[in-house]
Amino acid sequence: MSRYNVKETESKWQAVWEERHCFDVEEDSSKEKYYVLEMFPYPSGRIHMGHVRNYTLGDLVARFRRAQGYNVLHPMGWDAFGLPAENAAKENNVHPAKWTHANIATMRDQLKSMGLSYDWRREIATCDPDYYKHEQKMFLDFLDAGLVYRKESWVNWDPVENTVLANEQVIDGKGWRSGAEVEKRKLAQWFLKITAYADELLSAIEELDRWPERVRIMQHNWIGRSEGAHIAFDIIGRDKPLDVYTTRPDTIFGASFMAISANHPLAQELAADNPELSDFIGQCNRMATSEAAIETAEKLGCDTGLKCAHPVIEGETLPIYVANFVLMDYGTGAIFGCPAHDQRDLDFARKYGLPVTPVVCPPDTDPSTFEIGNEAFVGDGNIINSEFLNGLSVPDAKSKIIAHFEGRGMGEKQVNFRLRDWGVSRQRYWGCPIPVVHCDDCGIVPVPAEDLPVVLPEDIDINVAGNPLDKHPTWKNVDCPKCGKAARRETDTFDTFFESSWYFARFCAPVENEAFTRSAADYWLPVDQYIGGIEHAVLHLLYSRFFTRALKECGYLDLEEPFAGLQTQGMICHETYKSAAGKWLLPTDVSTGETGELVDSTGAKVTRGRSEKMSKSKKNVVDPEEIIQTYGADTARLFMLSDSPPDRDLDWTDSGIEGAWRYVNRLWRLISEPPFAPADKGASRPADVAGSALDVERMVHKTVATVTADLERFHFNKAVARVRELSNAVETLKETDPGAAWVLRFASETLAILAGPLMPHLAEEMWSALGHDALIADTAWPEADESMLVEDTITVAVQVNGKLRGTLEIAKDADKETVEQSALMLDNVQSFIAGKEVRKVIVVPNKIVNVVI
RNA sequence: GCGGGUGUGGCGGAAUUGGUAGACGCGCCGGAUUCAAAAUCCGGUUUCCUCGGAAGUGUCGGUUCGAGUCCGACCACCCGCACCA
Repeated sequence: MSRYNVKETESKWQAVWEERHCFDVEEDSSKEKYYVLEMFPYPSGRIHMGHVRNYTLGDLVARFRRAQGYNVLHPMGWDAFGLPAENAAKENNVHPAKWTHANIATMRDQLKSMGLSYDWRREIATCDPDYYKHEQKMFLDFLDAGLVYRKESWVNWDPVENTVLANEQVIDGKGWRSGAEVEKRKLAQWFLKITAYADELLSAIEELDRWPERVRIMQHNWIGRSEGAHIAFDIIGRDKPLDVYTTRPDTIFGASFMAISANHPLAQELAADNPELSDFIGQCNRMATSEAAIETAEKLGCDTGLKCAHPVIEGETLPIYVANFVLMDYGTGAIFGCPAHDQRDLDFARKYGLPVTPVVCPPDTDPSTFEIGNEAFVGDGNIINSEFLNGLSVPDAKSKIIAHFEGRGMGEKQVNFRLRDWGVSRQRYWGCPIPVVHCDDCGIVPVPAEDLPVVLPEDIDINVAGNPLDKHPTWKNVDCPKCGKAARRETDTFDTFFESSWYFARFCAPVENEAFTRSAADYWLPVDQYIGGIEHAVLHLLYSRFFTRALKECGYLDLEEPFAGLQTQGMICHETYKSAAGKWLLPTDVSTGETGELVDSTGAKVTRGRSEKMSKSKKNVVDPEEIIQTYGADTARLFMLSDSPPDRDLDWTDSGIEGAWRYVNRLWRLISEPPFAPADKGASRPADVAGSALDVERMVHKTVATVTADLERFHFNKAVARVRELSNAVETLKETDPGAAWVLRFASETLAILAGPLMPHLAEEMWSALGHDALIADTAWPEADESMLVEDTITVAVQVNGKLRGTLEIAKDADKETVEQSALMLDNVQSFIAGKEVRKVIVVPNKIVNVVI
């Protein structure tokens, strides 16, 4: 029995594809284009299973669309700037650039061993000055277009390392390396005006009909358009009012306090001569900056002693607190608290003994007995305890109270967005330098276009406290481009989302002097199918959508939406293992002992944990390279595509990969050792095809039709199942049935073509073994013969009172009476209806008969 | 906390518009082949059962001739929350 020589075969076909430049593409206006893009990887060192899944999905689409006759662009590159390179630099004393390039080299080899159909000529690395110089130019153009501004913003500050920490570097409020209590600090930073496009980014979601609904909902919620009111509250004893944004002006009669952010200018001002308040603000500034941390922290406040006049209740006042749950970045950084109808306000009021007055009464509830317990009522209802608003619904009350305030000049209707402007400044070395100069006389001066790129210095000490660029002895010293006096470079670098916001355009034409050529971008964009992780559902995708619009405004492109189709993929999971000592163990260190239980290399018992997302920290990882070495890329691909649909999590199991491996061999055997001799290549269909041969021939057509539909709809697991069914059926072919030899060849060739996008190396090998000189990669996708799909008899289910009691083989489209009569004649049906009155018979043509008694 | 998602045999998952629940695979059981094993092939495999059936798609309730699918309430787990990418 010949076993499939996977290593030899796979490298052979990879070499052939490369020699023949199969996947190099150019613009060709005579062909319909199709741009397939997988989210490019961060070069972290080695590829992981998530990459294998992502790139398998993309490669399948690319090869499938190519076979369908599209001009397919399928590129690959590296999202090469980022924090891990700096961490590696500190830990291993290796330069971030060197580390990154070494990783790219390793990962490129690994990807090539997967046989992916990329046009490698278009490869890019974002840390390359040839890449980032273009985005420096874009930034300057955005600056000209008024899409960039500078403002103070809060960051996590590690007082020991003198550096800004990412949220992931803050653990329980402490710096991950220093262990020092993290503070918030204000820094002047660069922002992109994504909010200028808030309305458009929101409304255009409607048209993204090939995006997953959940991603659209997430983006919708992220932008968070709300309609509410801006209200000015008079502060007693002060001239300047306190401005508040609220989405619930209807609850104004239930207000019992005011709350402002610790970062609100008023709080800052009052803290100057109020030590207690100053302490409290300090405490707020030690809280983590993430929204999750703020929302889940205990609601705390500090009374400022100031009071506002209640805007609608004469003579009543509202105490002003500084509170830790009020965000300076949302609305005006100040709220009025209505505890009865907002959970956070209620928690706060209960803690500080503030009044809780319900002003919205739930439907069908008696207002006189309605009380608020520990849960705020946030639903619709009738307004109560609110003078001129009483009896109105929530929406009606909103309109009326806004009109009331507008009439008195105290407030107005306002639309607000949750979306904040995009802060792009990072105090890090391994990123794209922001191309501006700070001059004492001229202020901020853009670096002239002809002086770009501003290149990162190579001689850098990554171990200094603070921003390495800022601490570099010479790099930042530069003459002001405007006045020529000594000035300083901006030492912040871009957020790495900056690079990934336009790389899809760069792939269209990675030329020297431009970000991309306009004609290439016009031809290839938008990306027809984008594929990547759900974790990018909001930020990366939203930034790219914004960036595309900004590029359009600056004349780079004529496009709003970069990604016409989006497919998100689930995570790869694996069982976890723990030793008796409670340490995580690699799957490769765990085996089954003699008694059938799991043991480690020393024979000690191992505890099996549930399947979780593969992660280095839990060691539940399987190295793709080992899998590809052992079983080959096709087997790894097949496993990735079988069973789980792309958007669901996938459990990696040894038995699963073994099963895929068995199928690869089985399919190969079907060709290399056919059950009997197939007809000659190119033989025409004999007139007489019957018995098992006819059944299989029909099935080939049916499989082509369903697999094509499944691949178009990303139902890859179903496509694999259909292909398996066909190969199972081929094994039932009887040599003696008329036309069997011809059907065997027809089915074998079709299997090879259908396997093309799934297992490309094996498909080529099958095709070659079937006597073909051309490549599967250059072979057109088959079309099913409609006439072969029509069945003449149908199985109809027969139910009595909704329970299955039998089935009926009957001519397709038989008339209702015939079907009904035949169904009632069934023995089992007869026995169930015996002695009872048939009240009704429901006949659904070609589907079901339900007898109701 | 807010937002999003998922839940079907021992396991991963199938099931156009409400119409035969469990396709395909994994695992397991039995058999063939083999000196033996591996590999391979064939058959079986939701559960219970008095072998006629009965129950069954996270839980509870509803709509319907008929619900995995539609509606309401709930439970569990997972993901995101703006400096990880």
